[in-house]
This record gives sequence, structure tokens and C-alpha cells, in this order.
Amino acid sequence: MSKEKNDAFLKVYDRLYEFFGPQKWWPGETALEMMVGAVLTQNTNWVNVEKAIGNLKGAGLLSFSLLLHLPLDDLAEYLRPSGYYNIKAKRLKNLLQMIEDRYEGELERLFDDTLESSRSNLLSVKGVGPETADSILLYAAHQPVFVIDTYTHRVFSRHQLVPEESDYHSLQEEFMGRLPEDASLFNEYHALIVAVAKEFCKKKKPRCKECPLQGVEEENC
DNA sequence: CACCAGGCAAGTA
DNA sequence: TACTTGCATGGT
Repeated sequence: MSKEKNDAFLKVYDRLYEFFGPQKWWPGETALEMMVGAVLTQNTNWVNVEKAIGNLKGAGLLSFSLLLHLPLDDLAEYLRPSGYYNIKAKRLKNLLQMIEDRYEGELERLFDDTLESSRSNLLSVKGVGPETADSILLYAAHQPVFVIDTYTHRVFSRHQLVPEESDYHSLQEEFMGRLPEDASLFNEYHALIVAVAKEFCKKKKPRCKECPLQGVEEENC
């Protein structure tokens, strides 16, 4: 039962890894860059996020204190290509301000804090929800937290591996309860789910016949 | 042309 | 509590 399900989750991982190979996530050279990307990619194509990050880099603004003190409207202009630029400028500011207030502006202090309190502090920021918080913790801080997104829900519910009505927390519990606690595994697994969703598990035009997950369980999409 | 993208908060009933 | 809507650019 739970043993078989455990096997199924690992089997899915193995199939995806065999098919796609290592994904080398997260794109981004520094922890700050990854954190910025985590906010900018909310409901947004990564290609557009890269343009916005490129704008900041080009202006030499990809530093904690420069971003913290940059006027909101100026920041919004750099973020424009990533969409929702006004709200994202505010959200990024909120996040930077929280780190300034609670961790003396040091990302390392945030990452060295207990998972319990770093996650709760991230979630206290207006504009940082569970996926953004967990993405920062997993990809920037290398903490063993499984990141859930709409792709995770779509792929796993279509394959009858989780109930359709599962929410973020229950999905995360499902993954973390059934996989070894390993940040590198969680990193790769999430990236592989995104890869398979983009190529084979699209909302409108799924290509189930060619999907590497075909036949992984009884039921399939 | 329609639809989608590595969410989240605020508004409504 | 349980939906719905706004936010916005750019790729397919």
C-alpha cells in the first residue's frame, strides 16, 4: 500500500531521470539571483524572467542593498518584461525588507536559520506564498523541502497518483513522506516534473502516448 | 487568433 | 468558507 506508493513515486522519478537526464536547476548564479527569480517567475514563463534579471544585471543592480534602496517605480521598470511588474516590484521589496529587518540583510543568516522559522518568515512576506518560499529554501538555501507547483498537481493527479482535490500542503506531505529527505533529489525531481509537464502534460494538448510516464500505474492520462 | 506561463492576494457572496 | 478576479508581458 504505502510501500507500493513509495515505489511508484521513485519509479516516476527514475523514468523521468532516464528520459530527460539531469536538469541543472536552478538557473541563476547566486542565491540572490535565484531568490529574485523565484518572485519573478510567479505565473510567468522563465524566458521573460531572464529578461528582467538581465535588465538588473545590465544596470549593475543585482545586489541586496542596491535593490533594497532602489525606488519602487525604478525597480518596476527593470522588471517590466517579466509581467505583473508593479506587483512584483512591491513583492520583491517586501522580501528584501524582511531580510533586512530580521536577518540584518544577510541571506546567509536566513539560510542558516532553522527551516521552521526561515520558512515562516518567508511566508509572512506579502507576495511570498508556499511555492515561492519553498523554491527559495530548496534552490537558494539547499534545504530539503519539496516544491509543489501547478505542474506537479497536474501530472500526478492525471496519473492517479494523488487525488485531484489535493492542495499544496497535502501534496508536499505526500512527496516528503514518501521520498528520502534529500535536497538534491527534491531539486532534480521538481525540475523533472516541470520538464515532463511542459513537453507531454500540457493543459490543452497532452501527448500521453509518447509520455515517458505511460503505464507507470494502472490508470493513465 | 486564443491560450498559456515554475502564484498570490484581495474581493465577493 | 469557497469561488472569482486582478495583475501584464511575451512566446507558441
